[in-house]
Amino acid sequence: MLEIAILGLLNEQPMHGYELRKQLNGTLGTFRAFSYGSLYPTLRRMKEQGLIAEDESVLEPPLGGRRGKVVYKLTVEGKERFQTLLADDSPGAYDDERFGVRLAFFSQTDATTRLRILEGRRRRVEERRERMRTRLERTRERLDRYTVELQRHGLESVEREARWLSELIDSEHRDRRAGMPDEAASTERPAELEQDDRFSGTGPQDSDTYQ
Amino acid sequence: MLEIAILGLLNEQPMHGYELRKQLNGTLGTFRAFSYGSLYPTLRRMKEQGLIAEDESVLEPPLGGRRGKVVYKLTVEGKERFQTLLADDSPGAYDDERFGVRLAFFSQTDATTRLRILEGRRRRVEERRERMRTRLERTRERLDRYTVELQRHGLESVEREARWLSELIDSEHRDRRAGMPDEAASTERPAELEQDDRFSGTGPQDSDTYQ
DNA sequence: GTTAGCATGTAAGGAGTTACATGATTTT
DNA sequence: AAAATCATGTAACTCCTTACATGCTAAC
Repeated sequence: MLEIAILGLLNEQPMHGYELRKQLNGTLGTFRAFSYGSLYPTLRRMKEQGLIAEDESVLEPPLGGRRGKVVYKLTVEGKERFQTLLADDSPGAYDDERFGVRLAFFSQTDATTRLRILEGRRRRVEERRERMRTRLERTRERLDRYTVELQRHGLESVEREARWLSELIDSEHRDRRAGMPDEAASTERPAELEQDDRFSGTGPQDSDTYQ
Repeated sequence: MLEIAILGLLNEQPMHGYELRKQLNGTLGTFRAFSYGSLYPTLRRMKEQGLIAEDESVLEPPLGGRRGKVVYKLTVEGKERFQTLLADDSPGAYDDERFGVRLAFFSQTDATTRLRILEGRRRRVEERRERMRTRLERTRERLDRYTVELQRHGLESVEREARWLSELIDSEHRDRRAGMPDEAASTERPAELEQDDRFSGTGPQDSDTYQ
């Protein structure tokens, strides 16, 4: 989870740890937050594995041997790894969180992969919807109102997600027919954008005293 | 998480581990599944802590020293612990999952606690909604369409939840005025119900090869 | 000059999963 | 008699959090 998110962000632009965490808790933060206690060890591990490297070109003068900012960039292996993870089709690749992260970096994937992921996710969500429908019908009048409400609200949520996915899929098909065969269909973001603002929000959703 | 769910189920009826897990993955399974690898160790820990005990009245004849079913029931301490957890008001008690579990056992709480929990959750959800709105407005046209879609869908989800919570809260207020001051407002489930069917669904949402 | 935010890390631990191991009972 | 499902458990591991520790830099 953290790994793919880091790869996705660094694939757009080199960054240091602190900034990564800020961006992470913006985009993904809507449904996921990470702490430094997992971020830095993960960066170290990824560096050891050769997925990322220090970006010497942005090297702040390390004046006096001080510990300065460490800006990371993707290596070639890192870029390959990112594409592999994005294209992953194993069961479990369509979990709520895994799907969310992949969607957040969708514009960095080709149209074929996008379509495959969206359809895989839709299949998953539809199965869940059917199971929930069946259960709710079977058990409705035997359950207390709170359990019914919980299940009803849950069911409506997956129904909404299924519709939403279908719209995204339709829109992918339209783009294809309209002749953008396999490159990113996303609106490119203007170049003069200050990156800092892109994702960063008000912070993590739950704890306000992360560190 | 697992602890409160176990307490909630055992508070309704004594049960053995295997059945607990089945029921767990029905009600809660909509948003959460547990494996035996966490269930049994947790049961042992809870027994050591005196929260649950073996229900001797249902003792299957352990013929020949065989390992038979172990039916657990709540102790007095377990019942107290359950009420404490349900009434918990600390930050973090209103997380997605924690709230979900509490709601699933709502009919076992008094009206005052129910209202407090619902309002706490609503506050949390509304804060999140506002943060998401602000971010989406600020960043809308600079983001690629997938990120925008992800955030838009997320925003609509929390908007829906906020409305849903408000309806539940209104309904609690109505019940109060209608003179059911503090006992469970839930429709009591008929006595002849086979418990087994209450929650149990088709199984866990993701992996099909749990064990 | 002090508070807030930038920046990087470590140590301990929590809450679960996966994979394995074992055997009884029920259904086909 | 084979297959499914019931039933209980352990060992290793994953992935993350919390709390702590340290110091720099900008703003008020």
